[in-house]
Amino acid sequence: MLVSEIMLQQTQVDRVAPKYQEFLRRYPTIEALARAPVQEVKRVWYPLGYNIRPVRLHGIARETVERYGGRLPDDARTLQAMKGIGRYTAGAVLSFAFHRDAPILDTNVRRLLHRVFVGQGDPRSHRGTTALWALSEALLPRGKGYDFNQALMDFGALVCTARKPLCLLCPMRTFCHAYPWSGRDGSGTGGRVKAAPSGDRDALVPTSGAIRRTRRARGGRA
DNA sequence: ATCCGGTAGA
DNA sequence: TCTACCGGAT
Repeated sequence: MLVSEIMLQQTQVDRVAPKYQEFLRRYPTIEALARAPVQEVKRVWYPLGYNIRPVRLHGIARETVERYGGRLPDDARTLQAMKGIGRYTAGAVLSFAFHRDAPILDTNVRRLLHRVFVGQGDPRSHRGTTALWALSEALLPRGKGYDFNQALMDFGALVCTARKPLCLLCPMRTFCHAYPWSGRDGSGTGGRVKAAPSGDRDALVPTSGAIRRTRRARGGRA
């Protein structure tokens, strides 16, 4: 039941992983989750934050059982109509649970695409968001939504990190619009991203930083 | 003490 | 377009 995974995507994996296990052990099926008391679900959820999420997740489980025969809808509109599922989560469900070619855009992917293909401006402005969603969709190789999106997220989490991106390990270094020596921002800031009002500047050079968090919690199954 | 983040609702 | 939500990491 990828529903759990869905909801755990705005919290760091390190923190989610153990709870994810516990959650699936306790609610092996969407039916099990649906018939559980919402209060209990909230308790099991703790101490992951945003405690409206378990309530919504429970609601999604119930709706799925009642209206869709216990099978999560594989349609973006239907998915997004459910409280707790936004555009990103819908895309994640479609690509990761149903292996469909649906675009995703979370902060990791947003940062990655913005750096490589844009390099300036605020990735979180309305314009930026629109453009980056379009990019995410345009780049998606047909038939490879699952792998491509997975790679996008892993790369953003492991290499193109927010604080100290490992540019020296990055194969896109030579044409990345945010890479200082790519000759695109000409600012010669010596190792710093040109402008990033959103605050994702900081050293661009690898600093033996730890490679920790990824979001590998998926095992697949709908 | 500050920053970070999908979604919903205002 | 902006904010509340909730904990952990920095």
